[in-house]
Amino acid sequence: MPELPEVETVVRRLRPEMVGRAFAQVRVTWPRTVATGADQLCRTLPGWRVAALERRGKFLLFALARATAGRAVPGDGGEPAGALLIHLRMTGRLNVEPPGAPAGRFTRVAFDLDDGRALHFDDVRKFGRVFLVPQAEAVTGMLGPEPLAEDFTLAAFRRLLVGRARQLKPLLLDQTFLAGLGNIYADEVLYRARLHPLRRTDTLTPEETRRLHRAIRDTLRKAIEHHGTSFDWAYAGGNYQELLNVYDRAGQPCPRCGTPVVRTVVGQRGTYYCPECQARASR
DNA sequence: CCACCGTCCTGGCTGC
DNA sequence: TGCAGCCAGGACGGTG
Repeated sequence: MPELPEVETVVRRLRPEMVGRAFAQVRVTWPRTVATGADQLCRTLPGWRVAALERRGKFLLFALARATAGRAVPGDGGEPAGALLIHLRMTGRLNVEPPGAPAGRFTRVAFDLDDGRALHFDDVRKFGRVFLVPQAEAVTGMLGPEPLAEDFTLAAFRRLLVGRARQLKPLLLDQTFLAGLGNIYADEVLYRARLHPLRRTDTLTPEETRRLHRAIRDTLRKAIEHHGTSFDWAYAGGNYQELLNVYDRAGQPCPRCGTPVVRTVVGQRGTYYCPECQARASR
C-alpha cells in the first residue's frame, strides 16, 4: 500500500506531466471518493492550472492557479479552489492517460487535461479520497512533521516525545504525530531500530530514541531510493518483499539473527517483528 | 491522554 | 470446480 516513499515516487513521476497543465472536464464515477463533494469538484476545478505538485505525508498536493490570469492567488478573494489533494489509501493509483483513453473498471475520477490527456484516479477498494479546498492546510493541518524534512532533527523528535506514553507501533502510525509512515514501514522502522512494537515511549532510553529517529529517516530514504522499481513490482504482485526485512515474513528467518519472524496484532494491525532482535525490554 | 472497536470496500485467499 | 466466508488495512468517529 502506498506510504510516504510510494507517494513520493508517484509525485516525482507525475510532476513533469502535470505542472503547468490546466484541468478541463472532471468525471466522477464514485462520488464518495470526492470527500469535499463531487458536484463542487466538477463545477469548480475546470479552468485551474497546476502551479506545483508536492507531497505532504501521504497526500499528493496539487497547488492551483488560475489558468488565464497568471497573477491570481489561489484561495484569494474568496476563490473557491486553491488546492487539490489526493490520498491513495490502500489501493489508489494515478496515471496520465493518452487522449481518448476510456475509463478503466476501477477509475473513480477522471480529470481531463487541456492537452487532451487525462489523469485517472483508479481505486479498487474505494478508500482513496480527493479533496478540493481553498487552502491545503484545511486537509493537511492535522499532520505531524515531515520525517525527511531538514528540521526533523533528533532534538525535534525528542521534543515530540515529551510527556507522551504510547506504544511505539500505534504512535508511528499516528499521522498527527508524524506524517507518512504506514503499516509496512512502521514495522521496518522498528526492526531497524531494534525496538519492540509494544515498547512505550516513556521507557525509551536516550540511545533508543536516537536509534528510532535514525531508523525512521534511513528506512524512508532507502525506500525512496529503491522505489523506481519496487513500487511497480508491488502493484504487479512481484517480489517487492525482497526489500523488506520483517513485513509479511512470518516464520521466515530474521536477516540479522535467523530467529523466525513473529506476527502479532497491535492496534488492529498485522505486526511483524523479530522476537530476538526486538526484545520487549530494553537492553 | 490513551486504547480499542466499528465502519468503509472488494479482490484474493482459505476451506469445504 | 465452485462458492461462501473471511481477511487486510488508513483514517476517522465513537466509546471506555
